[in-house]
Amino acid sequence: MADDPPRTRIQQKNRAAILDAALEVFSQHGFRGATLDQIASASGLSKPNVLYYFPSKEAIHEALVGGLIDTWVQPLHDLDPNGDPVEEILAYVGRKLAMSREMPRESRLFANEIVQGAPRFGTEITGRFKALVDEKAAVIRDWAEAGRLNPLDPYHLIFSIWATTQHYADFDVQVRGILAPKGDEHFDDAARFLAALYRAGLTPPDPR
Amino acid sequence: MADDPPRTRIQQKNRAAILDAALEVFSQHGFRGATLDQIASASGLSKPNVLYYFPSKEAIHEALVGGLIDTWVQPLHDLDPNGDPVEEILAYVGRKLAMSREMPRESRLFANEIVQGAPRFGTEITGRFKALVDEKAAVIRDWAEAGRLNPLDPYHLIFSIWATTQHYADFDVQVRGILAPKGDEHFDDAARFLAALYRAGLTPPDPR
DNA sequence: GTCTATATAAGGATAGAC
DNA sequence: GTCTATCCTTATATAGAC
Repeated sequence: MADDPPRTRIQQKNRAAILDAALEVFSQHGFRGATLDQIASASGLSKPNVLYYFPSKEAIHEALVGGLIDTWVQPLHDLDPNGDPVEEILAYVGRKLAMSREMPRESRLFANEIVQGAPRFGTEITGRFKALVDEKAAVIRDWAEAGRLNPLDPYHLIFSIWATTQHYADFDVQVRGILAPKGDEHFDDAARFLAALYRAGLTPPDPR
Repeated sequence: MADDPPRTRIQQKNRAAILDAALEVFSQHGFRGATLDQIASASGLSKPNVLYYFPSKEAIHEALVGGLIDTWVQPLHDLDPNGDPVEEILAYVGRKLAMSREMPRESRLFANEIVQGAPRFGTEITGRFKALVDEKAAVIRDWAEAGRLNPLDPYHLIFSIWATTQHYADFDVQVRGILAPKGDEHFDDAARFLAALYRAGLTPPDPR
């Protein structure tokens, strides 16, 4: 997974340019829809030159996904079992929504892959990904059992948070087609909405 | 939009077989990733024979999308302004989740298209689609202003319902990778979770 | 390291026999 | 209506000069 880093500055710069261009192209067109021509022209290099840095189109895609997956699960990783349950989950929602705002291309890269059955994800989902979700779901379950959280299925809670937050990146054209925002203001409205929805859903019933 | 229906039984049968095969292939691989070879072999016809019924790959895709879009928005269309606000919205959530369970290929067909920027959707989104959403958002806003619903942004409420329900179709491999259900039982858990979340979020604060 | 030229394969679409 | 054979474009990847 961790290749030897390239030696010269030029190599680093070109590799980075290729990966940035590839993120743009793969996230917009999917793996199959993306062409090396598009990646080459977006990176400012010639097509054979791109293939000098990466052996194949698939290798570029792998390098992208491999480099991003850790970033992608970081918000869930940061869910603190020692924090206040409702506030911790609301903060998680906030981090995920911020990622949709700041890294929409990465979100669509993953979405493209998963919608199409994750043919290039190998054991990532059932491996460390599932392990992290299981761990955090157990934390949420314990919170609920201690009466500090309205008892909700922790797995479906996590799914709903992924769905609602990633929606603003993955279905961006639909959201913008309906709201017609000038810039990113609608993310602030989304943040308020999601905070209100999840606060109401998560706050445990008052035992009095 | 409404082509003349084919005349003979054989034509109807073959057209239907092609559209069903195309739904399977387009939803799994996206427009670009799908090939006429795959569609032909899945429909049991030869490639030229497929092109006898439809003039091009794009025409097959158009016929599919055009035929499905009305079905797709029906659940929102059925939201009744004269019903009980909370129950109406919960019923809408239920209808959308049922569609993800029963029509996952259709959901992924749309998801593929929208994630990639809806290049073949034309004015559907900003046209009648947006008009319907605007209409129903106004209904929800009125309910909230009458104090019959916890005041939440109606647009983001609708987005969240789309996101949470379609997630079970669009991200099916991820959901199954984490839950490892034998069949569709997890949809019942999802239904219970979403009902609880939205009931808590939508019920207006008791004015006493 | 980067380019031009090209090999090779896949895929959309058509021609024409039956 | 359906098939075989084929055209032609696009796209991945490589060869080899510079």
